[in-house]
Amino acid sequence: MSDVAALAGVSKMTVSRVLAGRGVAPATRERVQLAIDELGYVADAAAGALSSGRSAFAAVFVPSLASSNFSDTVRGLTSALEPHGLQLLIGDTDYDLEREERLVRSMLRHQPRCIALTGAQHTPATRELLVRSGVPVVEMWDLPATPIDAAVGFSNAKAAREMVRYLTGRGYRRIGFLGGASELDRRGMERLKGYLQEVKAQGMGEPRVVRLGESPITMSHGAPALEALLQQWPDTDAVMCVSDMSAFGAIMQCHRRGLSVPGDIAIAGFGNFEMAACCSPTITTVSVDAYGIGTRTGETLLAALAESDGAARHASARTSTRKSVKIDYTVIARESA
Amino acid sequence: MSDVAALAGVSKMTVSRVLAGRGVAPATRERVQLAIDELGYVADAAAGALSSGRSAFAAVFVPSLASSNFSDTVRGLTSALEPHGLQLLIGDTDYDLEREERLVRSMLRHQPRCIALTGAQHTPATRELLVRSGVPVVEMWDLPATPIDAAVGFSNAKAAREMVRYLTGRGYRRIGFLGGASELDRRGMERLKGYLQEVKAQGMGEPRVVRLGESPITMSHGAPALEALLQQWPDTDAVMCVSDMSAFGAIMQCHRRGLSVPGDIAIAGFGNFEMAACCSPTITTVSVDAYGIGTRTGETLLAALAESDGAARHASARTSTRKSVKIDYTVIARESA
DNA sequence: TTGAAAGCGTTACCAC
DNA sequence: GTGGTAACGCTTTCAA
Repeated sequence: MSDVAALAGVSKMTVSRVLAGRGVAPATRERVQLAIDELGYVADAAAGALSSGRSAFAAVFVPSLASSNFSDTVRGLTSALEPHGLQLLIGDTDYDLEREERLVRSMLRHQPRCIALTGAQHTPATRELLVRSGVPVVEMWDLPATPIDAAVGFSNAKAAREMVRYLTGRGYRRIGFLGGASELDRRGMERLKGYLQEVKAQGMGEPRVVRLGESPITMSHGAPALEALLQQWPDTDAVMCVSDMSAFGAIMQCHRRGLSVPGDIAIAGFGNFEMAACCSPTITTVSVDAYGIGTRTGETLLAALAESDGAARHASARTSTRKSVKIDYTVIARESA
Repeated sequence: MSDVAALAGVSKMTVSRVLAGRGVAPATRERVQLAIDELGYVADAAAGALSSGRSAFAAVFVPSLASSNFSDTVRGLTSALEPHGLQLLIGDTDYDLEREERLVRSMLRHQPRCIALTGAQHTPATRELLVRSGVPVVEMWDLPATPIDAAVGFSNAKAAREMVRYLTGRGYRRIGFLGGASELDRRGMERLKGYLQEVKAQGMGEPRVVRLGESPITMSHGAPALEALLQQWPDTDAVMCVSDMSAFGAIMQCHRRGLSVPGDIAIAGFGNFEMAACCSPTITTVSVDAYGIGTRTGETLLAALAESDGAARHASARTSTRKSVKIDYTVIARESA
């Protein structure tokens, strides 16, 4: 920066102002810009962060980057935050709360301006770290009973109940559920809960649940899960899957067995992945705007940042937003159920 | 840090050493650790980076986080770099070289220790920025004629030729190609090039190419692309798709039309996505180890870092690795072709 | 094994 | 509109 200042015949402060886009005389600004280009100068973000006391980072934690659900959410977040000069620090927790805690701990070293994480469940230490960090926090993809700060999501249980009601509305009464075996996928567990609640509420008798494979259940688990279901309850007339992935696997297995979908058995998914609209038959599913969860989360965080800036200026106390943004979902009726 | 030092009755330097895991007497170390825990102290990475002159960031640029190909590569990179304390800064270029340039420019402000990017094509300014940055650079997913520094990838054209040879080996002679319409997906263009080369080499007559939809072609373009192909060349006996995504769309369209795959028409994909093994029929494809590209890239970068550390210690000149790592691929014969 | 001082490259703050 | 100075919170370096 000194070099640039010298070449332009100004002080470092003026260079700093040019870079920040503050009030500088047009002529001066141009000279400085020329010097910057000539030297190929790139300002050091670390120095800026240290000096100003504010980084340009936002941290986000997702269970998996491999799921299009969460990569869409990350893209949405990026689209909301990048225009404000925030660089995303992405942590892939691999559905592991301990790993989430380690990642949060290491991310906090970078002093992120705000934090987004997935789900309502975290280790006590994670919660403590987040609260102590003093930055805006949004939990996504769920509506926690006791949010850390704000939340952007929906009730996975209610959404699942709606799908069961859709199926019963189409006349299906012997409805099975396919999901993952482990408890790690909290959203999946909520959907199972919703299924069980609705089956009970409608007096549909014994629930027909198959849980197979690590959570979240993958495409390839769909086939064996369907087999297990049909073996235990051969008269099943509809299957609700924890995600479109497993629904797809189940449908492909029906092809192999020569079962017609939905003629012999109806199959529904969850998430409205790209494949659901493309598969033959097209898959009936619950549509959730994953990208929108990202953008809404970004907006919520930006609002909290703006507010805390204002608060700082007015020397008032730190504001806690504690807002819950409810995300819409809809059952999309397609061919498979 | 001063607070921690005061509470532990030591100097800041000792606290710093404890955090860095350097030589500190066990008793002292324990006292300091206690103070850290008590105060919930989190070291500031920006200050550390500024002071030491080295950040803990690695930058990676991918065309899209939505593609499982690239998210797998990112996961592989993470697995290689995270254990070395490097935090990934991920840039989603959206297949846009101008956007890549902007992202590189803004990433460089964070002084990444090393950089990975996708493909061989970049704007001149991007190349210049990367070279001037002086940090190790790896280009992934391709083998550039003139790499910026090092490369980890394979020849998409050769891989495509191998698939054509596989198909002709199975007796197919009237082979079509489905791909995206735009030039942005360089890897896709290379695959098309390979197809054209092999069709010519084997004297198979007029190439049967359908290019449809933005690149990279999605699942939903597979169906209309197949229709267009069959309309123009009704006697086509095999279709090679630029990716498993479009192959899937094409296969589903065959289901709808009552065409048997591969009985009436064979269909092959590229990439060995999860769905390829799960679809009915299972999809013949070219398997590429996307995750491995990430880990190999990480290892290449780490080696370059270690070397440049050594070089610094020996006061020798900056080393340029200029290594090309060739990634294996194989045609996986499955049911669809 | 530990400590003191000097700086890293920027921005906040206050003069001019 | 511009410049000087003092931090920001660490690590490097050197000395004890």
